[in-house]
Amino acid sequence: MNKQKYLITSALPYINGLPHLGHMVGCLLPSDVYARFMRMQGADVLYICGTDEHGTASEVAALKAGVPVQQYCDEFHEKHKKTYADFNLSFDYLGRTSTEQNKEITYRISSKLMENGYIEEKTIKQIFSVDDNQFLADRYITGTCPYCGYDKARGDQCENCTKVLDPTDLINARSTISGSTNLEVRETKHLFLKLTALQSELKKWLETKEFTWPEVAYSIAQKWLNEGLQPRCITRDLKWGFPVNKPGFENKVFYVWFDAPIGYIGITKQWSDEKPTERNWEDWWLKPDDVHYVEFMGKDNVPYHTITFPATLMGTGENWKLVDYLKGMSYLTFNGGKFSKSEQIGIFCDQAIEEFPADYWRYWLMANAPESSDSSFTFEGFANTINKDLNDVLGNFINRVLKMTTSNFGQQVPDGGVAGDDEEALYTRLDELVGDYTSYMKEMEFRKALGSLREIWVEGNNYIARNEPWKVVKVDKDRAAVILRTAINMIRLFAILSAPIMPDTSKKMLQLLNLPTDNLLWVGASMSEFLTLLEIGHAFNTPELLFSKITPERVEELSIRYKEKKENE
RNA sequence: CGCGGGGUGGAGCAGUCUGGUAGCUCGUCAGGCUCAUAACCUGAAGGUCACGUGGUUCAAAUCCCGUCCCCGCAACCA
Repeated sequence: MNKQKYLITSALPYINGLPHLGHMVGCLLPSDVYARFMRMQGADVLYICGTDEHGTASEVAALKAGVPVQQYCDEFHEKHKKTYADFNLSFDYLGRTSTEQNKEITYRISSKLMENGYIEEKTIKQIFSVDDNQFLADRYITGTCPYCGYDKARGDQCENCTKVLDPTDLINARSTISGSTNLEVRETKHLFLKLTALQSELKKWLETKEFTWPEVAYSIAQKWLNEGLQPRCITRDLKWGFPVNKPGFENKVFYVWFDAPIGYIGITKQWSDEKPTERNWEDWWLKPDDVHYVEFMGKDNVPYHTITFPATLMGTGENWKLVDYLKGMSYLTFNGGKFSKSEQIGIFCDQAIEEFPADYWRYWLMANAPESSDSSFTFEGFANTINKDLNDVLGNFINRVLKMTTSNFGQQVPDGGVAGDDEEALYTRLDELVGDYTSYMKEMEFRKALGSLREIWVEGNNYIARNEPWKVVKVDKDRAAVILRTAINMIRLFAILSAPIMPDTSKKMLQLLNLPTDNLLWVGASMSEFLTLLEIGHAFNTPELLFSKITPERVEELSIRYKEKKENE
């Protein structure tokens, strides 16, 4: 029997600067947790991510940094890679959208769309900056708002009075890139994807997702359909991107949002090309019935993944794999406001990892994931959760059990006695809780899943408190052996259940118990079997503290330090 | 009347689709325990579920209507 194939993708982080905790919780981390969980379930998982590199934003960033855009992307790709490794993200492949592979797939898809009549040409008017020698996107034009007088209004919208603007409305319009006011309106020809022609097919497909997708994902998609789709421009007057493969358009490139989602496929091909004899990207993308495809993204990405990308694939007439389940996440806010890459507000992933171990962040972010609505980050809340859940409940349980065992029975799984009624009750309760936790993980209900995980830990402390082994050991050593033996087995249980969320901590726990740490499998057996697996006399190591508390002083210091904007990169 | 999401004890959230005595975690207070990282366990206080003392109903946090507030998006920003 072949294992079920699971294709898992995280929205591709934009290359410009490093991601912040909002990006981490919005797509990168939940996709990693799910990928790890599914691997432990025995599924054949392919987990794909990469950097999204094309477009004006990276051109501008490179210009500011004073390096060629290719070099800028090369450097930042490596920085992204390091950060994700620091967070223990277990991508099977972290690729890029600017590769030959992605170009090949992009051309294949765009050619098909042209052949099938889903592409049309239109001439539009756009602002051209003479000094920059390029067309400017509306948001790269700054000027004074004609309505409120705000002098930094953007060509698409005034951030001060929120009025939607046309760049020609601006007074003293200038290029955001160079500051030049030498702007003129020019005509330019572009390609548009005829979404209108694909509307009914899209609608039919989306309707099948109504009761399975998260509210935030389905409602956003539905909103776009209900408003009626319009042709969407898929080319740009830029240099950095894939040149359009159509005569007369050689000086233009595909729009970043056209080739970015195609990047999932291009990156899969990058992965496949590294070991062509063992891997075949087509098995994952062109055999829809063999694969279950799950996408993770923040809500801002939803329209592109529910409307434009599926429409793009449908329009080819080929049998591309479309997303089966879309996990759309809301936003994490920072002290009530929003994280901002452009404003450098919030905590960025490279900073986060310098402050605390990855598992602290991973646990907190998943326990507070913005699933049904936005959720907010504060250092106070962060410290509360880490101190209570990880340090006091989980960490202390492991420490008290191993120390008590060591002082009474030596550093090994104690011998003596047999499980009794209280153990039976524990098995029953844990079977139930582990079942809940597993279901929530399968359903990607992460907050609820972590609630169950925490309950499981608490159940460990409960069992100890109820049975008072420190008293029992003085009168009935066999009984104490049973209690502690069961508790040590629970540490193994906790390690396995925590592995998708906190891989480092899980590994440490298993190492404490002298158990293998690779290729872990999920709990299959019932607790009556699972909690009696460790052999009598199996040696464990001297316990070390897995977590340490975050002091109020530290919280205050961090709150002050991160209130200010980040100085530079 | 642009669109979507949200407004539930001090904080963070679940419950709303499928009406039926308001639930979880943290915090607070009290008690227990003393093996363990002053950790663990138990119990209690605290909410008329944004507002209209609106409509439907035997019954509304839940359905309907109206208003206010917060967050995000608004198709040339990733």
